[in-house]
Amino acid sequence: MKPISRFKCYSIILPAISVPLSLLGISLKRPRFYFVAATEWRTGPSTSSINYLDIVNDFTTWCHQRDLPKAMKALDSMQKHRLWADSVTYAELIKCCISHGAIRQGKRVHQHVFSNGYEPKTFLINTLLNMYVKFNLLDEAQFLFDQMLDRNVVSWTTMIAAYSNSELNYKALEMLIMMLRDGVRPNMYTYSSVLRACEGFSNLKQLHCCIIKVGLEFDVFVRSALIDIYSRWGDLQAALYVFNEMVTSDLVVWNSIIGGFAQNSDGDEAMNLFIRMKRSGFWADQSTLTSVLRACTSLALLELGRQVHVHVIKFNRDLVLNNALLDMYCKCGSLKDANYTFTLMAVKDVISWSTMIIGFAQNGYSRKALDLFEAMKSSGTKPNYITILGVLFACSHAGWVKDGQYYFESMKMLFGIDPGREHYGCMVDLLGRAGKLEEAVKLIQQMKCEPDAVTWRTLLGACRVHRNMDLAEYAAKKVLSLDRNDAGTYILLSNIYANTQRWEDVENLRRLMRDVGIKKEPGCSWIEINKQVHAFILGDKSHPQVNAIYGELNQIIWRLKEEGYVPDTNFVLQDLEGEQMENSLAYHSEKLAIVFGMMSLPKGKTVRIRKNLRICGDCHVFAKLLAKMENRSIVIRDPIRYHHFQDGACSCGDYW
DNA sequence: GTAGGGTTAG
Repeated sequence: MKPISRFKCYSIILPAISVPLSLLGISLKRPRFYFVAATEWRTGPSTSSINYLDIVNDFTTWCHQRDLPKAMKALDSMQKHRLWADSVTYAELIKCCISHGAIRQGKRVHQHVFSNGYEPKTFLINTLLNMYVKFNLLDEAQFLFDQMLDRNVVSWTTMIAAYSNSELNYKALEMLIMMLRDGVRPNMYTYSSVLRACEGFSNLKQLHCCIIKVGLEFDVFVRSALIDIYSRWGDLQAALYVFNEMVTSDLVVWNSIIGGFAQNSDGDEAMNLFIRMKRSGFWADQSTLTSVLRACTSLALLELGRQVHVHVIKFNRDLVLNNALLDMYCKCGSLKDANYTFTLMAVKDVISWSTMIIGFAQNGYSRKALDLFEAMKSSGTKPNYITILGVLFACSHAGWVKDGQYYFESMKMLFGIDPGREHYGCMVDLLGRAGKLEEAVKLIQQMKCEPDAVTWRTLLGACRVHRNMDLAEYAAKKVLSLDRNDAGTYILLSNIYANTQRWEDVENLRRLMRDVGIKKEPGCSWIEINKQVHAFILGDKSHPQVNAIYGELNQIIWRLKEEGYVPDTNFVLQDLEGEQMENSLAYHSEKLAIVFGMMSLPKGKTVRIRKNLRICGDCHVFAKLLAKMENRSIVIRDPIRYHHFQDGACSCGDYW
């Protein structure tokens, strides 16, 4: 766009120019006259060589062309000669400052539009408010807001959205109340912004009622915000209700509901909704695909994830989507694909690096995880809280005590990150696994934050491995004092008592379990065959091929026993004896799933299992020997980490 | 004319 000619300039800027009210003594409501007055006043009867029209014309042109350096230079001239342009021109300049991240220049515009007693319109002050919000200068925004004489719904909504997005929820809700007291009615913009600031169901329901009362529930922005907040609070039924009420829909509302289920670990429903969305004629965008990948990740659906990958290529430059893809491959145990994706990513952020480091660590490749951490530092990307957790996890799962201690002790100094509860947890795990139980207890005592049930459960796990029953009893009691519903800990404590013939304690504990209503989560394993998911639980007989699976499993156990397999009954957490004990091990869900996988997948194809509980020692031995006997890779993902079984060995090095 | 919704790592 060329600078506009002086002639055209006249016709364009005529209605827009204004000069200070105090200087003209004319009402600001009729700007058309100011220009004439200003020009006459500026040029005056004398023979001034300054052409004020050119100055304003110049400024207006550069603002509308979004040429920041030239516009700022022109602004200096405007200021010097006490000239003002129209509000839209300033708004353009402010937008330009926002897009360039030009804080200093933005403040300069602010100063100019308020100089010499000039009172900008509410519209223009709102634009300045938005600028401070976009620069994350909320104090400046609030200061300007407080000075406003005439605040409209946009002014209030800008501030509410600012606090809501900064998770200053209390401030956002407080502003809403002040807005109502001021007699300004919230609109769909206000509600869609303030919903995420809800601090609980009670104020969420109140806001929802207000929205229905004023008839704003049909706005798609409000609807997607409602779905999102109900999902965040874990009320997926309410989210689905709001979703199903939808008459016209748009893609974001679909994304909200799919994302809601994907984030709440209900991958099944997320996938169902995705299929419904496609049948309704919508095309997935990067946000949809990110949520779908998350669902694949939680369900460990590698084959489906690969299909989604085909669609991801269309949005190849989307960092968030690429990170989700990377995580999917890591969590599905396909490190080769993950590494390939990671290498191809043109832009990587701290989440990309952390995902890959954690992926290596969880899959048993601790050396690679630490090498990648070094590469990350060389690349100039700063590690954060979660990256360090991944590094400590790599050390603890490899038994590298010294490395772990080095990273833990130097994290504050090297990376400026204070160790949090989870970092202490990793260190308790590291020391505990390595048999340094006393040191682990000492570390818990030194924690700057209060240890929680997870911390004590970590110590309990180490006590069990190293058979320190006294400390195990102490740790178990600590766990139950913080989480009285932890079924696993009750059973473990009961076993400790049983092993030491403390039958009275066993009975008391079981009575307590009955009173509290403890139910042990049944072990469940899943396997994906031809994009169909098959689920198995202990002793499960519901599968259509049940007889063939049990027959094959019995045969395999018999053949493995000939090779020297001895079932390890130390891991049975039930009150069983002898053969019964062995049988309860024989039909663990992962064994059923592995055998079904071997029966269903082509020869040589990796058997991939996902399970909800940690793998037991017996199933671990079983999988190692079976992988060797059948010359087949088996990958099992438990809630904490992965086991890649090949040639009679596991990637965890039997250390989990 | 200025303000609003959905997506990634522990």
